[in-house]
Amino acid sequence: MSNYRTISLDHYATIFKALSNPHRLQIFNILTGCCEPGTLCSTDEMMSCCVGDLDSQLNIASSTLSHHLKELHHAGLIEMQRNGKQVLCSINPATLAEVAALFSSARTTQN
Amino acid sequence: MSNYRTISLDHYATIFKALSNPHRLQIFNILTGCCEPGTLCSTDEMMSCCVGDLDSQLNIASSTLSHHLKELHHAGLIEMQRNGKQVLCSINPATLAEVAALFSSARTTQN
DNA sequence: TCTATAGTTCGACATGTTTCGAATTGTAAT
DNA sequence: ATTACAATTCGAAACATGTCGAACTATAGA
Repeated sequence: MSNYRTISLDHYATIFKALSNPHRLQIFNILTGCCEPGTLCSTDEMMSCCVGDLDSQLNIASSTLSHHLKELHHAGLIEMQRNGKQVLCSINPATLAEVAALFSSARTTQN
Repeated sequence: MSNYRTISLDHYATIFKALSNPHRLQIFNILTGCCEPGTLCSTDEMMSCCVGDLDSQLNIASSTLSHHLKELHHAGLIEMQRNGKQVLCSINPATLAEVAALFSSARTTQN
C-alpha cells in the first residue's frame, strides 16, 4: 500500500464498497471467470454474461440485480454494453489492475 | 480471481466491507505505512500506532474510532495488543497477503 | 487509595443500503 | 401495430451503518 496516493483513498473505498456486498462480489466473481477480461462474451459462445444469465444464477429479483450492476459500474469495476435485447457485462480490467497493484505494493512492504 | 474458492466469497465480502469505509481505509493505510507488517511499533520509535495516535489523525470521536478498529479486527485485517495504558495496532499480514493473492490471480487471467 | 490517562461500551439518532413488486423503457419479431 | 422478451426505474419497507456524548473499565503513577 505504498503508492496508493496516485489515486485517492476515497476512490478505493468506493471500489471496496462495491465489492463488500455478497451478491455484488458473486457477480464480480462470475464475470472474472466468464470472459476474457476487456472483452464481451458473444452470445453464441458457451459462456455468456448478459444480465439474464446473471439473473439465473443469483436468486434475487431482477430489479435488485439491476441495482447491483449499476453500483459495480459506477465503481468502475464492470462495463456494460447493449447488444440487441440483451445487455452484456464484463470486467473492467483497468480497475482490476488498479486494485491488484494496490495490494501487491502493500505486500512487497513485507519481509 | 481463479483460486478464490479456497476461502468463501462471504469471507472476502467481509474484508471488503471493512475496507469500504473511508475512515477505516485511512486507518488501514496509516497502519500499512507505520510498522513492519506483523510487528507492533514500540512507543519509543518514531512511528507508533497506538489508538491515540490514530485518534489524533482522524477527526472522529474516539468511540467511533474504537468501533472502526473493532470492525477491522473482526475482519482479520488488524491485530491489537495492549501495552500498559496503550493499545497498539498493527496490520495482519496474513489477511493482506490473502487479498493480494486474490487480485493478483485475477490479474494473471488477463492477456 | 486517589487521580489522571487511554480505550471501550452503551444508547440514541440520522443516514444509507438492500430488497421487492409494479410500472416503464428499449428492442426484435410476428 | 401488436406482442413478447430483456432490462431498468420507481417507491416503499426493512434493515444496517456511522456517528456522537456519556458512562464505564483498565492501567500507571503520585
